[in-house]
Amino acid sequence: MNATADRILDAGQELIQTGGFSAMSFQDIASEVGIRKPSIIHHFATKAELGVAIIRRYRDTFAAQLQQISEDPAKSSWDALEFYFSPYLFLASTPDKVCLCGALAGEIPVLPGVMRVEVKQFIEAHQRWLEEILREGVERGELVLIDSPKSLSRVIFNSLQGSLLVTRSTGDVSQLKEIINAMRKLVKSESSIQQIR
Amino acid sequence: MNATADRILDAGQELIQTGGFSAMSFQDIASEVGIRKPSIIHHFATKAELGVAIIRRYRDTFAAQLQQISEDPAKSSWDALEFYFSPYLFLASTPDKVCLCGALAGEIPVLPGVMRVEVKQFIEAHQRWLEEILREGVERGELVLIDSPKSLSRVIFNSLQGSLLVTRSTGDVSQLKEIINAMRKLVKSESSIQQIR
DNA sequence: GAAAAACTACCTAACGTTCGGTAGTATGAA
DNA sequence: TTCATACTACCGAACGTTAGGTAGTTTTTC
Repeated sequence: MNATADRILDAGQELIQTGGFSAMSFQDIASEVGIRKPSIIHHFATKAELGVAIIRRYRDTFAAQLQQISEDPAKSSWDALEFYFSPYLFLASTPDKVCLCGALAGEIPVLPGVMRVEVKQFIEAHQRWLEEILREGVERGELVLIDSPKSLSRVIFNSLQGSLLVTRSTGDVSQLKEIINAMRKLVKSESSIQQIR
Repeated sequence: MNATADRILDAGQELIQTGGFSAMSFQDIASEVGIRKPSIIHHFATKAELGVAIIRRYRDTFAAQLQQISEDPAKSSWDALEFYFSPYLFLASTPDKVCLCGALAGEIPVLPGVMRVEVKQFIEAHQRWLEEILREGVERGELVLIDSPKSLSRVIFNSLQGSLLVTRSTGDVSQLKEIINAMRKLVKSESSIQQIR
């Protein structure tokens, strides 16, 4: 049994992932949770504060998982990348949800400043993690990159985010799957391997 | 001197590109254009109708330019791709604008149905055009693709859209430039060329 | 003078937020 | 052990504001 605050965060997050922050209302959340609108204010004083709490929880959950797989010596760089792809594939399997921060990125200029900072940190953390995975993969000889780790980490992250949005807009899940396949080729290019051997 | 209807479309488009459709209001547009709110209704009966008109104009303008360069025999496939990149680079040079349909894609489930259709058609038209350019480029021997034209057209479009959003969120314009460089490599891979020769 | 375009005035609904207050529970001193 | 205090959780009602949209009238244009 979740506490009310958690259920407010759950409902709010889902609403942002489907319709964005502007379209998320306290009334929608209250109806979903089964409480009255002002009761939300008891837990989160303002809409901006609620927004920050939602992003921060999302970011922390993700960060914990990423750190876990980074520190597992049994997992290869390839495993880590595949692990990173999985939540995107899950989101694409839902009819109307995208990444929380992908949705928020579409309305950055109208977000409260405190929320903009959180979104930026989410993006930078993911790109840093990807860059580190790629760098280690090259050092260990597990990956052969078509570009620099920094460049490729950005290509991967931005492509995945864009694909989620396009996939939902077109209803064509294969879009994301094709992107992921393309990303696999970029970190383990067959032609590059042939050149090296 | 533009007609009022055009200036309404201009203001509306800019507001969507910065803050999304939910955050765009008739009042904002009226203030920008310098007329009263109900005067907008005289030109566009509903917000949904205005939204459709904005997307359709955006799409038509784009489509005309793409068709023009497609039919110009002096332009190579490479030229066409570089031409396609240019508006993205322009958008990234502005502090707070992204592609109209990239912004709308973030709030697809809360958009009026008629607008969802327009966004979908925009995406599919662009991907079709890119796919055709890539296909022709291969046939003419101008391009050497790392993947199928269909797959690559999607990678390019989705990556560009995602990069615009991320670039604006982080304030780091180099993100888009790096993506475009990476895309150039995917359609003219040096290693692939060496293999063929 | 007719048609198009813009106006003022107003509507209902919804927004985030504030207020005053009610239960129920936990704490602490006499 | 009892009684006052304080706290958490929630509520109904209302705040001021803004939303999209309507009705009727005046201004502008051809």
